[in-house]
Amino acid sequence: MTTATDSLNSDRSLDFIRTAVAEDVRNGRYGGKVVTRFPPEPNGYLHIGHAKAMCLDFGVAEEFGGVCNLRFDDTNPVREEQEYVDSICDDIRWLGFDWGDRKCFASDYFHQLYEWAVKLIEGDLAYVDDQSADEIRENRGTLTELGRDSPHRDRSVEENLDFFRRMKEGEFADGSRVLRAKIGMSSPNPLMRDPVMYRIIHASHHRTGDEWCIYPMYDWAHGQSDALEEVTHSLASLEYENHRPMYDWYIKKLGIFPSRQIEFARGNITYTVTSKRRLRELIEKGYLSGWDDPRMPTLCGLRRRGYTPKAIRQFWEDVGIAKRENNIDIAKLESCLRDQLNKVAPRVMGVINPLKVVIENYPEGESEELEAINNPEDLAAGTRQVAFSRELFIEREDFMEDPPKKFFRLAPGREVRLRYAFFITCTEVVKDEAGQIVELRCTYDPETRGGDAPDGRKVKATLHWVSVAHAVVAEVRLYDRLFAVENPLEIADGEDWLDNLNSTSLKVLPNCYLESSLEEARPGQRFQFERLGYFSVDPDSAGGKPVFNRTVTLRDQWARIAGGKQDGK
RNA sequence: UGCCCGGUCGUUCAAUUGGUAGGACAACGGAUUUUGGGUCCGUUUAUCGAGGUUCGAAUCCUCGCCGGGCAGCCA
Repeated sequence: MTTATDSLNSDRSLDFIRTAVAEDVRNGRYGGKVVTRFPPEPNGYLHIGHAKAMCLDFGVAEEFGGVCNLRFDDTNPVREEQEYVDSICDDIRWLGFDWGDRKCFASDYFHQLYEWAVKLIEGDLAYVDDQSADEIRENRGTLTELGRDSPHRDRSVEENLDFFRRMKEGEFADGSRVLRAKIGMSSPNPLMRDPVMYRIIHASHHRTGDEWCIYPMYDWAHGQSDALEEVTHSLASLEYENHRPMYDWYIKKLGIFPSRQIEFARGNITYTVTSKRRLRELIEKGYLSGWDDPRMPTLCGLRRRGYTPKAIRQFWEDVGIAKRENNIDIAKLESCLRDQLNKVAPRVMGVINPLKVVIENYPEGESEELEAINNPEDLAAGTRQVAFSRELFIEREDFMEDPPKKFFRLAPGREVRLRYAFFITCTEVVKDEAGQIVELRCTYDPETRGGDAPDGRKVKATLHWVSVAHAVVAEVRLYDRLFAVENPLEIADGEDWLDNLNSTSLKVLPNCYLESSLEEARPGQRFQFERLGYFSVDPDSAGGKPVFNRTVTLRDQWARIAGGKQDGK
């Protein structure tokens, strides 16, 4: 029996793509089967935008009991490399998707593609064009003028067959000839004006080596690859909408498996750019350290930053699928991240901007262990011991000599709680000659051990702290949004998009003090530094000194009250 | 002045296919709290415009307006 809430929960409406797929399944189109594909080009690293496509491609397949093929569109040997194939596989696995034994390559289909091209030629549906690239462009027409026929358009089938064979044999120079589909030069859609199917490129391919010197265009390879793999639903981004009539033309003329392409809008995110060209520029000009710089929107960058695969998938699931242009608030991504990290990240104390505190009534040379909860959101995570002693570090921002009304952390004469430890009261502020605060003298109340006062008195703040003698020294890298504006590519005349970079997207703090339990932290591990944010251990932590990357801050109401501009708005 | 696609809270996605415009994020208030975290409760804000069809329109029709894509031998 279903209750009202059950049906409410299960009634989450399907997006337009899942609706279409569900309908096809119900109507028995493709015999009720669902096969999708994720088709990256191995010429760069995957980024968060690709994750959206993966969530869709793999997600739809799984939800409808089908499969999703991983297919590399490796039709351009001059841009593609094996290295990218490997990194792409790593990133997909990291995100948690599985292509089983269906790792496919468009290059696997080069022979079949060649045969199909011959078949089109034989049917007088394709021809070899001797025009130069410039001439072809010239004759293609414009958005408002129709194209003109190539002078070679009416070659005989025999001549076309002969030229095409000789193209393949390597008789002709790069760019001297192409094979074109004979669709018609007067279509209002310029993509349909006798599209190029093959071009001559004397270059070795990362998989087929020097076997070929003619390579299929993406538009000629992609739909046919779908057909060969019997992909039922080929989910593409909006810019391929105008290509669909061409794909359908090939399917019809060849009489092959009729995959159905459905287009959706890619997801843009505020304060970020995902174009490979721009990302490469950031690296080449030295703004970023590489493709896995923790500020990169690449999956390897996000991974190094400390993002979890689950958070990324949750994000795209929440955002949904539609066809309109969009620019998703990066705060949504951060919200998904915090939501997950909050549940799984062990809590720990670390002081990143230290201010020394001396507990005057605590005996010198002594220390004790206090019990701390590892994760209040998950009591099964247990507890740990933290060392307390006479000399401590607290966060410099947690003390104000002359506090405003809403500041309820430590101040002269004020009592606060040290988390899991004691109440302390500030008795004296020690300054250097320059007037800088260098140390606080405090007293503690031994009765408040653990953090509660037997007499029931309250404090307004709880501070994190680290015992000086027991601290682990670490480097902490504070990352923030890469760009200072929502739309980095939106620039006024004379401005450069690089001017939109956030100049404080990285602050390195070489000497931070962390509780001793962090001594054994391993690269990739994630923690919540209480009251500061989520941090993960960077692979640079090799040399004995741990390095932590700030993944994301905690939500911070005080920053807002204090007029902090931490979110750039 | 070509063709294709799209326009719903600040953002993003919904609306049982013509029947009270809803969720999430953001923002703002309150409660609780040994993280100014978290949790809970509440509040504010939207159908691009003009006509038409209809008892009734975000949804259908017409005409506008605005945004995006397309003139690589890139994908």
